Amino acid sequence: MERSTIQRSAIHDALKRAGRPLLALEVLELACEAVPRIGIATIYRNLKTMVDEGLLRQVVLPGENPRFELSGHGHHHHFQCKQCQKVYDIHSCPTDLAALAPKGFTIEDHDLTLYGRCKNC
Amino acid sequence: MERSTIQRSAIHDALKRAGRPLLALEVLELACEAVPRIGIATIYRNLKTMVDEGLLRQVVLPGENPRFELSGHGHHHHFQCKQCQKVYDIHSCPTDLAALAPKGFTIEDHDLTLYGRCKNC
DNA sequence: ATTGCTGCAAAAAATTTGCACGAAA
DNA sequence: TTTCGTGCAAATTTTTTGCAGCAAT
Repeated sequence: MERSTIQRSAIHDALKRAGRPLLALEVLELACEAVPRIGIATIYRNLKTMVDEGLLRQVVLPGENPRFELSGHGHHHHFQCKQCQKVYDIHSCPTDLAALAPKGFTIEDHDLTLYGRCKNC
Repeated sequence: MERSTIQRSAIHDALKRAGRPLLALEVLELACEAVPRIGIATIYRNLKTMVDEGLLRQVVLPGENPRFELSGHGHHHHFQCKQCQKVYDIHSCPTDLAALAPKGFTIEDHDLTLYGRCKNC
């Protein structure tokens, strides 16, 4: 079982407050507010554990370091603005994906990233 | 302008022969057959240049190092088998993606990765 | 009282850079 | 011949690991 440490809570809280996918170093920065002496190794160790538990989801974009977000808020996807590089959540989801599988393949899950221009750009 | 070196050709050829997305080290290994003294720095430098030129596409999956593939063979997506971890190309594409954009957002492009069980697993 | 988790520092892995030389134009 | 690209090694950057002490059960 996982112990409930203040470091673990601080990391969870950082991601919750941010409400968007964060880089490991961004998590460190936010978690430092609650636990000043927290180390980057603790960040990485907890992020990995929490991903394994299914508590977090890893969000990867080409050419960038991995980001992490809470997986609790349901299935969703991401949109990156080509202008400002910001990543937004998309809460709708395409419907016809099972049809894309070559025969013999079974689809259990999917990741979708949309790119374009956001409202402000 | 880019010069045409045997290293650059060897890298292009390695990706062509593989016919699937390769890790930087896999590119090195294949390119070594043609150019034994080729260095990993040359691989990284060329991969980056070729991505910038649009010749290659970077394929990223959560928790794994980036892979590279020729972008010449048209728009397509990827499927990773949860059992054997192999990545396959999918040549079909969902149709209703523009509808997923929140209002004010414009969609110009997208990436889709499917996960599941491949034919052999 | 146990045992897991943390902080620190060092190690490993992944990628980039400086520089002198060789090769493409 | 004039660059640009390469190989090599060293430097960065990103992530992981070893270990002694602290903290959660």
